[in-house]
Amino acid sequence: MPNRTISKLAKEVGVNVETVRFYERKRLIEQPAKPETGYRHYSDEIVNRVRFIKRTQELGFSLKEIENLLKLNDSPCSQVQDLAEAKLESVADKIRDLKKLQKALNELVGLCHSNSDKNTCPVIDSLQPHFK
Amino acid sequence: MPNRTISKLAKEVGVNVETVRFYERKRLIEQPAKPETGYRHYSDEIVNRVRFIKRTQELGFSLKEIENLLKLNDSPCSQVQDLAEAKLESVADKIRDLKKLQKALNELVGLCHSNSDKNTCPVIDSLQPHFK
DNA sequence: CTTGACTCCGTACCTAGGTACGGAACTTAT
DNA sequence: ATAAGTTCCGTACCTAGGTACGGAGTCAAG
Repeated sequence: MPNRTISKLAKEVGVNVETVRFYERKRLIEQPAKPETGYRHYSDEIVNRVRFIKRTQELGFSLKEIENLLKLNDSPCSQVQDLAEAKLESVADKIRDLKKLQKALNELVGLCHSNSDKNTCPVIDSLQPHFK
Repeated sequence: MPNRTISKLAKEVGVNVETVRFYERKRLIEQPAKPETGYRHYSDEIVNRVRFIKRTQELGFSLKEIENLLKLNDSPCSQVQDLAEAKLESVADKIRDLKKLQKALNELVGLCHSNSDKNTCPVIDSLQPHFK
């Protein structure tokens, strides 16, 4: 009984109605056929898709990348493997970058802890040399 | 002898001249006073600032956040720590999520291998449950 | 002292990812 | 059955982070 209109969908996944429409325009989700009479309604599948998009976006993928991930669905396994493996690589890259960031931030905090002069914290100076 | 005009600066730090001007407009760096005659020239300090901006941007900070970091220079360590620690938390979150995605993608590839139906490969379905 | 390269400055334009608006059609509550 | 609330749809607008353009001034080489 998916009597789920666009605003119900939006509320359910926590996005703006306009965002849903934006995704439809971008063809990230398919716009449900309009019934002879009344409003469109949205399936569970679309709920999942939108959730997937938001989720994956948080993970640092652009909408364009997400579009490709989504295209993997419904395509032959051989193609899926290639793309999935490319994706895996970029995921690994991202993890590596974030770990670097973690380290840099930790060092920054560390500098703060060992700073005898509690009144000034030369962020630029301290960050700069590490990055040569 | 800083006879460093804007294009020298840009080349030195590897950004577009227009980007430098953009940062000036955004007041992320101070525009050097214009000499009575001739072109502006840019100090080492500005070189450092621009480097800092690019570097910190790579670490996932927005220009607005960087502006705050820059303002924090010369301010108590405690404030710097807060910012850095907040960022650390969100970084840790992201790493955790990406690892989940990694796992999901790996499983996906695994599914492909053992898929008897070579024609479809349900990415979203397989990815979704992991994110509940 | 002219030519070519660079600066200065304002303004326009670009991509990404949305958000807002407004009128017409449709639905729901009263 | 009428008012209030939604949907539909196109189009306009918004922020972030730049990039490009064009005319006028300046500088450096020949």
